[in-house]
Amino acid sequence: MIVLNPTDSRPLYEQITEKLKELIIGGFLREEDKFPSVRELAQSLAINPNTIQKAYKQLEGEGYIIARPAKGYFVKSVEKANPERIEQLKGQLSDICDELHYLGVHKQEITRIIDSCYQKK
Amino acid sequence: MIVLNPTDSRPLYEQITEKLKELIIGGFLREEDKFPSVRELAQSLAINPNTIQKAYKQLEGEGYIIARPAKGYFVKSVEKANPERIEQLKGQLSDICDELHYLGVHKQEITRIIDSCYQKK
Amino acid sequence: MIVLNPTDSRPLYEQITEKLKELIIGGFLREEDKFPSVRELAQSLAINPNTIQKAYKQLEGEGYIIARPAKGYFVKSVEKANPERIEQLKGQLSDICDELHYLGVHKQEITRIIDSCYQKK
Amino acid sequence: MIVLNPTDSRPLYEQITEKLKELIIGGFLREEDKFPSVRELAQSLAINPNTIQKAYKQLEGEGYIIARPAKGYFVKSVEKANPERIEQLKGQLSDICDELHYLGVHKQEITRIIDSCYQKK
DNA sequence: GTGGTCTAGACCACC
DNA sequence: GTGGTCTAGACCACT
Repeated sequence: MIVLNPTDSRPLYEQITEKLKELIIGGFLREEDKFPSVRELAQSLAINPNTIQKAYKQLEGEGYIIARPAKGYFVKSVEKANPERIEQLKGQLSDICDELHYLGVHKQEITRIIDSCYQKK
Repeated sequence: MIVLNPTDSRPLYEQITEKLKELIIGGFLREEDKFPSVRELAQSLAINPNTIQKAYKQLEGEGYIIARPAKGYFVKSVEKANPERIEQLKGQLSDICDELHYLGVHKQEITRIIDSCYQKK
Repeated sequence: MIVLNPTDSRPLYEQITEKLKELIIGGFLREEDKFPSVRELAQSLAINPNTIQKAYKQLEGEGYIIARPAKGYFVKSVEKANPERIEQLKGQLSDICDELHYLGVHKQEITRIIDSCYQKK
Repeated sequence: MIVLNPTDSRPLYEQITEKLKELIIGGFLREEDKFPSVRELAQSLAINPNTIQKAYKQLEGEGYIIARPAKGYFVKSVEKANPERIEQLKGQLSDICDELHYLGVHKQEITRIIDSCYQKK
């Protein structure tokens, strides 16, 4: 399910967060799907449960999953996703665009990238 | 001129880098304009000169400014900027778009943000 | 392993960078080999850890090694090295050749040096 | 005769050294040609005489010019040039070749650069 | 007075 | 234990 790259320079919990988010965004995990338990995933990846816990907490903070005590973590409905996360992303988008604009990249090239994102599925 | 947030999780030097870059991108500092000296800015922000030095060095590495020993730091010509930086930004842009797409944000709203960036000046 | 020359005009961190790079280029340290930790090398050279940190960061910037926090510094794959470094070296090569040419050194002698470099391994 | 670039990041004396060396290597100043006096050149470049003095001393150290007290600085005969300089350059050449070799650059590309140097004049 | 280097020693995040 | 950040204060080269 998840393959960690021990040669990556990023912390483990961040790699896990990213991989799990990709699974959700890519549609491989849908609304209400259950995540493996912290202990289970920790064992299958042969790492410390604390690291998994941290990854799950981060995803929960960004509004992608929800913890149901004594049941586990579940994919949250997109509609109920964290609205702050959208605003955060929009801000980042704006900053990146400003910088690309300053660096002389044409608007046409930006829209080309966006088009390719929105044609993926 | 610059306001630091000591409760921010990002390191001080990175906050400074970001703020200074905004000044350049926003056009408030133009080519060949001089930056405050390392000691001067350190004093006005009440932090250690080494931290300013590190922030300036990062901006220099990204191709935005240049150090002239015994003279100061100056805004670099855009043409001489680091080309790798552009590729890095394009990758980030693509990731953000994917996530916004998943979160149900319409392409129309993305292009609106981009348009506003490219109309600023 | 490394011998520093405190009377050298070049900064300590640069001498260290050079020596370590020679170890990589010479094939004594191969891909994924671990470097001594910042503190360890600092102690064995009897200098400040910050100076080692700076040397390692420079090597990382040139694409020769990679930092993995909480793990250490490791030799990077050659393929992922910094392409700008090659252009920089070519320019230096050209300058040196011009000067050797003026000083009356024959092309034959230059090619002899190059041959010996390319026969090392 | 010489144009200084105040926007260059290198110290002035080094720019001057380089420019003068280029004039010698390029054949514009030949054996026994006299250099402008320290004061004269300092005035024409509108900089401190100490800076010129430092540049001349460096060229003298590398064996390109010779000081004749009360007469001035003169271009030295190539045959009498500093033999240590040649060895120094050969060492640098060897180091650069080793690094280019490690980075995967083919010998053919190196010899191409050398050929172009030796065809200049 | 400017940037560049270096030291000594501290605290934090990650594993 | 590892690397990463930050402070306080020092000295040097260059203009």
